[in-house]
Amino acid sequence: MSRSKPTDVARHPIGVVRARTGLSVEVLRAWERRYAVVRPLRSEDGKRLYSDADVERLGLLHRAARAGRSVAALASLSTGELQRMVDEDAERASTRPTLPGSYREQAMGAVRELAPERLESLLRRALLSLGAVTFLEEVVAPLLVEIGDAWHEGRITVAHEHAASATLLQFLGWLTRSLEVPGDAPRVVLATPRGEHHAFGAMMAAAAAAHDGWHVTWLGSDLPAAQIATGAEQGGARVVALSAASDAAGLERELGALRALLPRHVPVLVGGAGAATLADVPGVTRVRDLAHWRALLDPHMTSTED
Amino acid sequence: MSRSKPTDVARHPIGVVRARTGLSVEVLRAWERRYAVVRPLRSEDGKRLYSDADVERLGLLHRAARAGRSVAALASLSTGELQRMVDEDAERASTRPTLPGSYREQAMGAVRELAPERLESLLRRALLSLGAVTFLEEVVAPLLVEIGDAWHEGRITVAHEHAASATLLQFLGWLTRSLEVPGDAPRVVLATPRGEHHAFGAMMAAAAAAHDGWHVTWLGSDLPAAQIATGAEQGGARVVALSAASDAAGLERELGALRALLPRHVPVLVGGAGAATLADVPGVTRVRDLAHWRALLDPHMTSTED
DNA sequence: TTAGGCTTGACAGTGGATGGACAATGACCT
DNA sequence: AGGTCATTGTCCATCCACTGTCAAGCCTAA
Repeated sequence: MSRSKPTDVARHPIGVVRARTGLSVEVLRAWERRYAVVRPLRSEDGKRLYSDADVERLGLLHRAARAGRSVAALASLSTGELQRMVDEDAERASTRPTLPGSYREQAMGAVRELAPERLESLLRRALLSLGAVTFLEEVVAPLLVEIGDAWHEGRITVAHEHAASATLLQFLGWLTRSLEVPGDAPRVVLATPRGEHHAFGAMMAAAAAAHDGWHVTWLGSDLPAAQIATGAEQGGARVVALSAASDAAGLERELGALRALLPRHVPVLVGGAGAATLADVPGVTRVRDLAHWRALLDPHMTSTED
Repeated sequence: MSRSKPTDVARHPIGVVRARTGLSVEVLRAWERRYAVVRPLRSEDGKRLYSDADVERLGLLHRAARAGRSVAALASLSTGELQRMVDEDAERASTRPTLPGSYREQAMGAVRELAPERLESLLRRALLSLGAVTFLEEVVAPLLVEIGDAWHEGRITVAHEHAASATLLQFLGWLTRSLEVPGDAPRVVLATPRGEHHAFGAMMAAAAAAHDGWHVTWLGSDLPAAQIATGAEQGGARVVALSAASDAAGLERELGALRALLPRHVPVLVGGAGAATLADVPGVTRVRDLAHWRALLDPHMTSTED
């Protein structure tokens, strides 16, 4: 779900609505003309201006229409009713064994029973079935959270945790390599800062970046700022990103040092649970989650550097 | 944003701004002239001097403009509002640049240029990105049609066709094996009937079935009905499916023979271009396409065995 | 002299809007 | 089973405002 409240003031031109909903401009106009599904405001010169609520509604209509429902019949429903209907359709379809939630549960079962081969087989199956993005966002990420919780609450031992870690890391590494991209792809350098040994978040970020067409260089865990800076320079990094699972004491200092060592035009990003509780460090951007990470990488793809 | 020391003093000439934002100098000047989007200082001799804040703002404007917003409407917004808007646009974008169509075109290019390694790399990337179902329906299936057309029209040679066939068949076989399922999964037996050497359709069907949780047994191409029936019996098939690309003469007779040899509770399905022009054979169901295939398999997943 | 910068003006391409038309799909009625 | 009709996504044809790019002419520092 979105964390930013839908502001009524935000008004979007039709091109943005197309990008957000996946509906073509012809369909957007046809639906409005024929069924009056939304009533966007108009700018002074007659261009449509959609509110966030409109966009939300159109997205729901799109999903309902794809689920086989008739647009004409849906037009008179309120957005709330639409939401309910779409949820219901999704519920009905999710009895199949091939959905994210099901994979996650089965994978957690494999973790509890200390069955790494089964875990790997499940991961492979989930990846091929769902595609890399859904796999990472709806299977791997929640699975990591669940493993962490289970461990803290004593429902699994450290042996379970280590076995699952090894399998997951290996799998994510394989995925990243399988997504390798052309040599002229933009480059991102990943590491975890000094004091941070957990590489999960970084490996997930690596796979997501590789999927989006980046060349990924993984420097390693527990690295001092100077080494990260050197690696970034030698690697020709356009972006440097760190993952911090725990809120280690010296994290802010390390980030500050790294920021000072890198050229200004190289963004420094930091993600993970440890980053959430972090004080602001000038010139360092916090990454909330995978979607945010991919959004941050996107614009740099086309910035022509020379 | 931080008000740390370097930003207030740093002043950049327009060339640096172009390099950093990717905007041409003409655009930089036009935006300033028309919308007063920034107000750079001027040197004694009239040259523009941009601050880091200006550069930041221009970069955001660039991204927002590319996301489909009009520069005129953006000019009055604060940099902070711009930042939020750009983040949201990028994060909520539903249509990623890597669409099935683009993969299909690139793959067709690899076929034309007789580059099987590149084709395989593209297929792998498309599969991981899209997930198996979309991959099969939107990339592989259209690609096969396109290759067939190109061959008939003489745009590619038989060598191209064979190289592509080999790569595709191998890849689909790998995908099917990678999706292998538990031993107690329901079983489907696949083959092509006597006279039919093209196994494409069958391999696609195999991958789709494996994805949906079926245990797939591939008997082979060009098999007489008796051998298929034997294989089905020994394999414990709950469903038997054939693929017929060409409308071979004896197809109907073969289907009839197979139908007679199998128990009544085992459905016989036949798909492919050859099946479309086929006369009806009692007890044999025609499969239109992949979606139809998956729909037909679904109810048999849970049918009680005996 | 050359290269980069500045200004003004012009121009063509793009995106958006409208209304109408068309073709495929599927439901419904013999 | 076959024909009919409504639904719906897509596609012009035309118009308008916006916007990126280019050209011409001038200026100054290296």
